[in-house]
Amino acid sequence: MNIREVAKRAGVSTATVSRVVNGTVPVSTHTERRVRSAIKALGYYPNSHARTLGSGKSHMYGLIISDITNPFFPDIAKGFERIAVEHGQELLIANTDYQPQRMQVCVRRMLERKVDGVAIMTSEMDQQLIQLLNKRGIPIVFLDTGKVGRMTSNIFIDYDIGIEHAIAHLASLGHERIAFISGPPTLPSAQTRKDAFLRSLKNRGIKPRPDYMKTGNHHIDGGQSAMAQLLKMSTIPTAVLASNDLTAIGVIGAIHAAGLRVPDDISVVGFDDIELSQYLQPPLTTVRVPRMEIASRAFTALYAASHKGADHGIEYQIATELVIRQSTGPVRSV
Amino acid sequence: MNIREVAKRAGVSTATVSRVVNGTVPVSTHTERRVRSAIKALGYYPNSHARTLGSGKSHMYGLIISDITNPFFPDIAKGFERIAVEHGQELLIANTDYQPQRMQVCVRRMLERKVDGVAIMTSEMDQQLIQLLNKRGIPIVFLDTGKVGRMTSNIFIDYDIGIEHAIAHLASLGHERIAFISGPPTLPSAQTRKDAFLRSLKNRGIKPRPDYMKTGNHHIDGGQSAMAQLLKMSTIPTAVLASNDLTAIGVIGAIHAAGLRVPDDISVVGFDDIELSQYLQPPLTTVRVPRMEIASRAFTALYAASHKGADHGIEYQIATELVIRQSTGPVRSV
DNA sequence: ATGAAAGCGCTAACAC
DNA sequence: GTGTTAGCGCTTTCAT
Repeated sequence: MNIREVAKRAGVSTATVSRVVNGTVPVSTHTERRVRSAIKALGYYPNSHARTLGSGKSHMYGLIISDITNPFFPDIAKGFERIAVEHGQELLIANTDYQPQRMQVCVRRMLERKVDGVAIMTSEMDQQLIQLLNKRGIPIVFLDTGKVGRMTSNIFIDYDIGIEHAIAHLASLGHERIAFISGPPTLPSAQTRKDAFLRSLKNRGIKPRPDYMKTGNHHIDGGQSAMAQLLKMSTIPTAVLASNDLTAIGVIGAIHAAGLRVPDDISVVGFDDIELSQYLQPPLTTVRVPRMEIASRAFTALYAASHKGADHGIEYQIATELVIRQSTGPVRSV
Repeated sequence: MNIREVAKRAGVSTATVSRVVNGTVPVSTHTERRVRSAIKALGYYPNSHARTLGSGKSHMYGLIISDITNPFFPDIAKGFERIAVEHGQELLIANTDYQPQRMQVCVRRMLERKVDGVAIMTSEMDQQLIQLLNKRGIPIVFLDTGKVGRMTSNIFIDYDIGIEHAIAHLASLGHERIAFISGPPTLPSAQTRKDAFLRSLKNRGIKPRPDYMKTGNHHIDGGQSAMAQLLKMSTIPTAVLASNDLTAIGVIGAIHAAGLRVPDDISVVGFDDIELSQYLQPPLTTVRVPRMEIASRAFTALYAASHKGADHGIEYQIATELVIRQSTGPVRSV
């Protein structure tokens, strides 16, 4: 079942069938009707590989993420896909599993599949690989890596503003002993969050204590063990800011496990605002990173670059905002 | 950059390049070396569309799920992809967003992309669409829909056993007023879980109370509102079994919101055992549905059908098991 | 072991 | 508005 059979049955050329299928060039209503009925009768659908091969456009964007299992990413993927489908594009997802060397496989896959653009939402990025994409003229959009150039855009997330609010919120509740549990040191965005935290503390005249800086892994267990360490200290913090919500969940778990309460004994602030956070016990105060907006901006960047030929990338700014729920409260008077 | 350039540079024919790339037919070590170095020098990588078009095999399996945002699915996707990649295959994911009519789009997409097989893990299934796949000789594997036939396998999840244990567990703690919050009525697997619940109750001589049967939506909010209704009753249940973990999370939220405690006032049992469940407060007692095993079986089914030509599908059995944590406890003596 | 060449199904010039 | 046809990049007989 291919375009030739449809053409034969409709008594037209394959080019005409292609025209009605793609709506590229006007076709007389009469032939159009004939073609459509042939298509229906034969149950014809085009072979996308042949299409891509013939036209050079795959109508597919790639999305490279670290781990589909991290709740942050499915939201992005879903949003991205929805917009893509609305624009007649499709989405190819690839995971790096947080392993830098897998990045190469992912990019290779994108190249082989001839994607029209790729959104890279992981930080396991290699400059050489970017070159590969660039050389092929494939638009790229990064999340948070800062370099904008030919065919490459960037979505800059303003962590500072959200973190600033979080610290202000905590300070207004009387907190001064504020701990921070970072993400994996190798993750630039985690580093950025951490830096923003330190900066914000200083701005407020609070001196950061190195022993209140712990390293997590952006997973629940990392938050748990980091918090467990914190709880062993002689002077435990009265509040902790986690580098993502998963970490915060682990933190809360560890606090509860130690027989303490949130926010009565310790206040906890998360980061990301995954759907779940509002349903935690207590509902999590967190810095929201608007994922739909990220997905939408990422798509726009790619779409613009691959269609309108806007060959110089642009930098998008996305703000973060503090969502106050019930995991934060006034510092307990001693 | 294509196979012809590589061939030219290596001084061989394109056929030979194809042979070394695919390792299909032995090639003299000398030419192989030449070809490989040309490939490296030119940075050549094959165009997968041309490959698919030429060979008829896409080396890609399709996975149709309801919603990538539901934590159940990313686990499946991840597991499936890992195994697929190990076997030199790739994965194409499509969402139905729980809308039956989107199923058609998904299947169409699979057809267009010429997948070598498709795993359908949603229940928005239309017999006609199956025919479409079948007619093209594309292997299918279903989750929980029961029909095994030519080229179509099924993964049967034995919900009964897990639910049976859950009820036994609850009964041993003295519970008799056990409520059930089902999933969407349109979802067969949700229906199956509900039936298993009723059957299990009867086996134990407990008469199911219709007013203890509520309908959720497999999301957190559905669990919340269903539980809220339950809490308005004059005689509230002492335990509730939710049709999935997300529902259970909502249930716990509603219970807490009402100023009651889990498990002191009400015991809660979930279903699925998503990663998060162990970290909830309290950690959730739940019926585990082994997702890795599902992913692995699904892949095996497809791989067998599309490779070894095992053209009759088979039925896989997967057991469920109760994981006892801390959301269940003895019924409070009145 | 290797090469020549015929497809695979479609798109896009180009001609009419 | 429609047909002809030359690719797109690869695989795969069929020869040799």
